Amino acid sequence: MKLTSKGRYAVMALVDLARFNNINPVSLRDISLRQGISLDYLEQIFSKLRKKEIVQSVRGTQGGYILNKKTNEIKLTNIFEAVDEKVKTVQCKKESKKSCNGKTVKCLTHNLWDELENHINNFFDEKSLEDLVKDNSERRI
Amino acid sequence: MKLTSKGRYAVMALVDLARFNNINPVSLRDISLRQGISLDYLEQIFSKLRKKEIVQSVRGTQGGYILNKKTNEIKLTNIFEAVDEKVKTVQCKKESKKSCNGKTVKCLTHNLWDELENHINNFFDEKSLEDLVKDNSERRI
DNA sequence: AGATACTTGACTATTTTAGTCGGGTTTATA
DNA sequence: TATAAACCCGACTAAAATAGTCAAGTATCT
Ligand code: FES
Ligand code: FES
Repeated sequence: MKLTSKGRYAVMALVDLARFNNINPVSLRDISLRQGISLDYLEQIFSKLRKKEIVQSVRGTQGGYILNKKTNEIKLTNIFEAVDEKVKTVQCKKESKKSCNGKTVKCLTHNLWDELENHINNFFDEKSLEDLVKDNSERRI
Repeated sequence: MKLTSKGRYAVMALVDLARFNNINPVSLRDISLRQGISLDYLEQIFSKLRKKEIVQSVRGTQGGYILNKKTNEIKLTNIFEAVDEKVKTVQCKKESKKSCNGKTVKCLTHNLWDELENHINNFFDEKSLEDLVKDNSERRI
């Protein structure tokens, strides 16, 4: 089970944004430099974050992005959902009564994977951007 | 975050094995048929499980595999470790003081990913094969 | 006008996954 | 003792996913 860079970067970038969000929009260029994430890749990521209304964009010189919600209202779940980083413990569709391999009954371990998925998602439901910013409150960069 | 088939199959197959483990060794062919997993792939998986002493093999006709430990002594953690299904929330090395992108300080979200990794591993540490067999005790197949 | 910065879509190299394949060796049993 | 069932082992590969890159815009401030 690996967390992808896309998901990791999205959270990293938003924490960075949240910390410098005070008055002015934050440019992706700045985030890119501070966090060492490719600018082009960040653009892809923020395009998705904007579409899900997690951030707002400000175009033109001195532009950038600003948060569209309070930091305590943005959970990891929301971020991951926005960038299509989803927890998948099984191949088969949730709704379908069938199992992965086409049998009519779900596999022996099906409950287990559901539990696991819930377990992980609980973590994401509880953590907010606010928590993450606080964790770094005494950090300079 | 996706669980790979290899990890899922390993657990599935061991639950199957544990249920039919009573007296005789269980052949991979049987597991393959019951669980709908490719025989060749199962062989790879069981080779690893044997090397980590989770199962024992019995060669020749009527051969197969048997569990090498009590079901309550086999945790998901042990299984996943054996087949190299590991939880990885970061790219960077644990020991190294450096961050992923080569900077000298760990990234803003580093603690978070450590927490996440622990959260998931806790789940794997607690679940044993015994638990999984019990979950299916009233099932016929 | 020029620079900065967001916007969009297509493209691609690399890595990982999920197997497959071919050739063994061992052992029970007919 | 021949045969078949089963484990054993290493190499190979097609497909998918990942982690970007690249090109060509558009909007806005100074
Ligand atoms: S994982 Fe698909 S049937 Fe259980
Ligand atoms: S994830 Fe590598 S430095 Fe934090």
